[in-house]
Amino acid sequence: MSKLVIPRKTVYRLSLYYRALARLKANKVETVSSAALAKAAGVKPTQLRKDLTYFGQFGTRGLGYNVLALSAQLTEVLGTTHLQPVILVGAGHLGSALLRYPGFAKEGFEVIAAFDADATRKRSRDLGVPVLPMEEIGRILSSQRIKMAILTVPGNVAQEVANGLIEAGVLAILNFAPIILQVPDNVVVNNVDLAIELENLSYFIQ
Amino acid sequence: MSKLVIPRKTVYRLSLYYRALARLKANKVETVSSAALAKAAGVKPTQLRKDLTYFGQFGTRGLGYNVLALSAQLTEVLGTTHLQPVILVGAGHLGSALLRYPGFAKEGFEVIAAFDADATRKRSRDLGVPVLPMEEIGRILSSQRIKMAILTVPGNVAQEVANGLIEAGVLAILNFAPIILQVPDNVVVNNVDLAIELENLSYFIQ
DNA sequence: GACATTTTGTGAAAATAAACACTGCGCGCG
DNA sequence: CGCGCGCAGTGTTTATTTTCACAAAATGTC
Repeated sequence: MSKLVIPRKTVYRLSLYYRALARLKANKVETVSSAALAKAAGVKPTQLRKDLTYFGQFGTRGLGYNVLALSAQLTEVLGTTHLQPVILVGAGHLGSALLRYPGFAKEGFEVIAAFDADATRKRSRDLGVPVLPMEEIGRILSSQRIKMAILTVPGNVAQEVANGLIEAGVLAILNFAPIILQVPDNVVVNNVDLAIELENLSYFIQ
Repeated sequence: MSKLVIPRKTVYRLSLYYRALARLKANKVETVSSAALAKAAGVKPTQLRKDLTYFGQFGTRGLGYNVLALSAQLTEVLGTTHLQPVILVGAGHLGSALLRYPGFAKEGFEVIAAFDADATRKRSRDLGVPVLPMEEIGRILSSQRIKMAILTVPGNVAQEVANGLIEAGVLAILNFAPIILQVPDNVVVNNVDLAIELENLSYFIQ
């Protein structure tokens, strides 16, 4: 199954569908039409159907989609069937908050360790995972086959830290630093830039 | 100047350019070529040039762009010339972390108040702004002409809270709840869904 | 002051993404 | 048991976005 043919945007929307399905599941809904699911995901029904055909046919004409079955298929495609270990680098305000954010675990990600330039800094609460000094990154990563990292360090050191992560074998980075990381082709980066999101909003309400 | 003709994606990239320019400014760089600026923003040079032509001509052929002038132009277009007041709703882990995040103020946004269902909850530190009960939202908003809100409440109440915000006059919402908000056409929503970003990354490293 | 060099600006082409329009399957009702 | 309705699947069209290719402009050099 060559997944290279699925457009990036489609993959992103699959996650939205998956989320919406999870809510339907929680409400014991058994089947859902493309129209209803599309609305919950904020897209057009035709787009939803097109997205799904990239990897198979799952609906029943005249009836809709079986919530459980489709949800399972999406899990399969998205590769979230098993728990994915992640590390977090930069345990400042934002990093600490993310460590306590329950959403990651709920979606199948386990933050197994955090790293910080000042690992001994007094933190207001227990963060649930050990906070280790940066120097330990290489050792932990090589011993555990971690492929993903959440980067919440200040912008001025982000590139440098990212370089270290990549050298240690990290293949995917969720970057919160307000800077575009320069990385090799085999490394994937998703940027979350809160100030830019606000700025973007402000443009559209002028 | 009809700004409706500028594509949404272009507007988003303008913010990236603006960021990159800010760094150049800090380094006392006076001019920059489209190639260099594009690299810093993670786009192709032709795209950068095309983006800029949507609202004017700012470069000097053979030389490049004047960092200060272009930066000022972008500020103008993006509407971030003056401080924009914002409220934050949901002062849990994530919300509290965002209140202490210095990036907003740096980009011209001032969080003037926070709201929470449990305004008296003991919080580990002073958050820099008052945390008020939800019921106060209407009063504060009507007295201060706030148009933007950051929404960091749990998913199961997000839609309801958003409805209240919209009724109180909010026109733009930065939504961190893992749900697609249903809003009227005149309201803009940007979603930041951390779990989805991770999920998306994990797909591309399979 | 002409010429080589650099780099922007932009119409045209290509690629990508979204929407439409229609086919036909399957369920349920009569 | 067959007929009609509802809704998924999909080839085609349209719209949007990105990239290309090249002309035009400014700079600096000799």
